[in-house]
Formats: sequence, C-alpha cells, structure tokens
Amino acid sequence: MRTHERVLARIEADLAAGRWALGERLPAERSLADELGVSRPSVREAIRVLEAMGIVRTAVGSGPDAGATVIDRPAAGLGAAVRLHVASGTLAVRDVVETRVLLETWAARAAGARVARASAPDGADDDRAEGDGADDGVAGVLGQARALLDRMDDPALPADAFRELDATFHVLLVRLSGNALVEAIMTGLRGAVESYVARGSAALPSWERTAARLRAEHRAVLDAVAAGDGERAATAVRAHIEGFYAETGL
Amino acid sequence: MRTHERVLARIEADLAAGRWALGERLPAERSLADELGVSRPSVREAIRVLEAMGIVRTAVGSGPDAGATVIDRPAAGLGAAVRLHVASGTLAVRDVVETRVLLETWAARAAGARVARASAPDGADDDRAEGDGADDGVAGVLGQARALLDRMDDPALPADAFRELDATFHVLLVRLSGNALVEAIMTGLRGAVESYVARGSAALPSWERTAARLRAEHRAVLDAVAAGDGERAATAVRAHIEGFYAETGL
DNA sequence: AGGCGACCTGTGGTCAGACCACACCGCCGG
DNA sequence: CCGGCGGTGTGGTCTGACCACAGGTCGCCT
Repeated sequence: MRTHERVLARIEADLAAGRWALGERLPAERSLADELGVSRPSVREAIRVLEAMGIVRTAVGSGPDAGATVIDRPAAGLGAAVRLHVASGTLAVRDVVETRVLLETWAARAAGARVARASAPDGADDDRAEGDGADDGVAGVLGQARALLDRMDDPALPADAFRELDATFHVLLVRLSGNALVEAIMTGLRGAVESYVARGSAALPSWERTAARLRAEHRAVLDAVAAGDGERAATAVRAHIEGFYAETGL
Repeated sequence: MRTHERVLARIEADLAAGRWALGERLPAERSLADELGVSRPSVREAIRVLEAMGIVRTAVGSGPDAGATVIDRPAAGLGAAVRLHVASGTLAVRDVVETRVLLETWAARAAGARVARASAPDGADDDRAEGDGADDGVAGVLGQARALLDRMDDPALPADAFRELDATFHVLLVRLSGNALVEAIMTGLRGAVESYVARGSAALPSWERTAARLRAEHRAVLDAVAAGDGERAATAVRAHIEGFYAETGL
C-alpha cells in the first residue's frame, strides 16, 4: 500500500472515530507527517484527495481559519467526479438526463409528502436533520424557492442568469426532499447539466417563449409541492425536464 | 489559483479535447511538469486527485501498463466520496438506504422494460452502450446474475462471502438498467452499504433463516426482471431492501 | 494610558534534487 | 535458439529549503 494511501486510511479512521468534529482543524501538515512517520509530500497528497472529495478545506496563513478544516461538502466530490467523467466522454448526456428525471421526480414526491406531514393538524415535522442554517427547514427552503422564481420573472434577466437560477431552483427542490445524499448527487450533476443546457438553449427557436413556459412550469411544480401533492409535483417536474430536452432536440 | 489546480484544469481541458483516449497514457510526471513549467510534486498532486476520481490509474515500472493510464471508473470517485462522508458522519445511514431504494426500484423497472424490449418479436435491443466486455449485454448480465445467485445457494457459504455476493448482485441489477451513471452511483454506495449491512447482520436472530429468505427474494426479483415485468421487480426489490433493514432494526 | 505599526510565528504552497523499487526490453553469452 | 542479466524509464518517497500569507504580539510613539 502506498504511503499516501496509508495516511488517507488513517485520517479516515480518525474521522470515523470522531477525532475531529465538523469545523475543527486537522493537525498541521508537518505535525501530521511527524505523527505518522511519513514525509510531508505524502501527507499533502492525502489532504489533496480529501480536499477534492469535499471533506476538508485548506487555507494559508495563521489564525483559526488557517490549515485544513473539516467541512461538509458531499456535493463537491461527487460533482467533480461527474464533471471529469463527462469531460472524458465516458458518461453520456442521456444517462445524466435520465438520472436527473429519476432523482427529481422522487424528490418532488418526497417533498410533497414532507410538506403534507409538516402542515398536518399536529404540526409536527419529522426529525430529519434540518442543517445548521436558519432557513433550512421546509418552510425556509420553500421561501427560498419562491424568491428564486420571483427573480426569474424579470423579463430583462439574461439567459445565462436565468439558467443559473433555474439550476439552483432544481437543487432547492431536491433539498426539500430532506435526503442529503440525493441532494449532494443532484448538486454534483448540476455542473454537468448546466453545460449542455447552455448548449441546448442555443438551438431553441425562441428563448423568450421557452423561458415563459419554463416559468409557468416551475410555478406549477412548486405549487404542487407546497400543496403537499407530491404525485402532481413529480408528474410536473418530469414533463418539465423531458419537455425541455425534447425541445432542444436531444 | 494554486499550481496543482492549474495542472488539473489543463489536464481536464486536454481530456475534454480528446488529447488522450481511454486506455492511453498521460505523459510521464517529469515530462508533464516540464511541459507545464511546474514542479513534479504539483503534477503529482493533480494526478493524485484524478486517481481518486477514477479518471486515471497509475502503475510503476516500464512497458505499456506503466505510468498514468486514462481509465473509466466513475464509481471509484463517487464511491470514495460517499464512503468518506459517511465516515465523517455527515451522511446519515437512513439517507443512504433511502437512496438505495430509490435507485434500485428505478433500475428494476428500467431493467424489466429493457428485457421486454430485447425479447420483443423483432428482437432488436436498444443501442445503448454495451460496454467493452463480451458479456455486458442484457443476456450476459442476466447470466452473470444467475450464476451469482447459484453460488449464493451454497449453504456452507460464510456470511461475509454471502454479503459480498449480495452486494455484487445488487450492482448487477442496476447495471441491467443500462444507465452508467446510476450504476456508478450504486457501485459507489456499495461500500457504504456493506459496512452497515455487516453491522446489522450481527443483530439478526438467525442468519440462516434470513439468508434463506434473501435467497428467495433475490430469485423473485431476478425472475421478474427476466420476465420483463419491471413493476413486479421494483416492488420485490423494495420489499427486499426495506424488509432487511426493518429486520435488523434500523 | 492608549493606539498603532513592525516584527514574530505558524501555516500551507512550491520547488529542486536525490534515491529507491519496480518492470519491461534488449543485449549477450551459453 | 534460449535464458539470464543489466539498462532504462517509470512512479514512489524523502529531505531540505524558501516563499507568501495572515494572525498575534510586543514595543514604540503619541
């Protein structure tokens, strides 16, 4: 086993054992190298991998923010992996679209059910992790999504900006499902999706007309979720995604 | 931008531009460093990331297999990322199980449809990528899955080996769907799944009885897929997964 | 006494050079 | 003709050094 792999395994074990909590810092590279009896380059290679996976963030300088900090970015690693494989041509666009439909219809269904549960008479939401942000509850994410759609109503919005908000909206929709892994996968797909959505948009007969339809469809999806009707939301989101790709001539 | 990131960006661009096809080798680390005007450690860090993502494979020595070879392992990167995040405790087991059900029921449905299409009167399978192996067609994967179940029928099989074959069977099932990305995600989940399946198995009242049930359920799923009945397969696989986790007291 | 600047210290980022282990490949002797 | 053996190119690892950066601290000046 190569040295940097041993370092990686050791760090992973320590991570699983709870040696460092989220937001805490790993020892300095030199200390870690000394502790494990390896050289600094080996430690660096391991940290580089952790960084690419979205496990840690590194920063130079001094103070509480310097060094390798444990963070929580599952989407970073997944996204990079998907992007690289699409770049190398081993992942087909068709598969990515299909996966998107799969994840988003499920998420829409789950989100609807979650909303319905949250607004039940007893008012008790489930006990899923709500994240650390202040607005990460069901109502908060719904509000964020609505705000997003409001911004997308601006007719003067450039197509690029529209697509970016569009992608963010879809990620938010998946976040409403409450499944962090599915959200991470969707966020990871986002990069790959954006690239060919941009390509496909160029082939549209009329961007304005398509944008108007997309706006209406987004509203319909969000309304269905907000009403707790997951099934209707799932149907709407499937039609939304597949409609767009059919229009761009996939 | 850090040096190794520039190297990474450059390699990714070259990859997208088709500078290296699948199976070809990147230049030697020293050459690459010279070409990009950076030091060898920087190149190594970039290659280390590519390796972690499943884009390249490195080997020492000389000859055609030495050096950094472009490979196609979408699952490697995704799997490592999922495993590390589960290790760091930021991904909940519940989310992983939920995602598994989501992916596998979809895959079962898709596989059933694909089998039905393949065995239609005109006998024409779709034109999806069949991979490079000789036995990666629908019939081939079905055969592999059957062989796997046959091996799992051996009552003398240790529980560990049984679970490993079990995981392989589930991945094969997803491969039958024909979607490389979903298969990669499922393969990536495999590592995370195996770890707590092993943990859960220890809590079973009777491994033998559970194993017998699992065998029967596997057969039922595969039979439904082979019969082209995706819906029945999906229902069976959902019951299979959720039943096991209910039994282990998730 | 208080403010503020210069220095100190610890951090990652990068580099150069060296040596090792490995595996093929071709030479050379039997 | 065949087999062993060294050459050669590859990644793997280490050492030591220097740089840039940013926070913390100390001491000077006001």
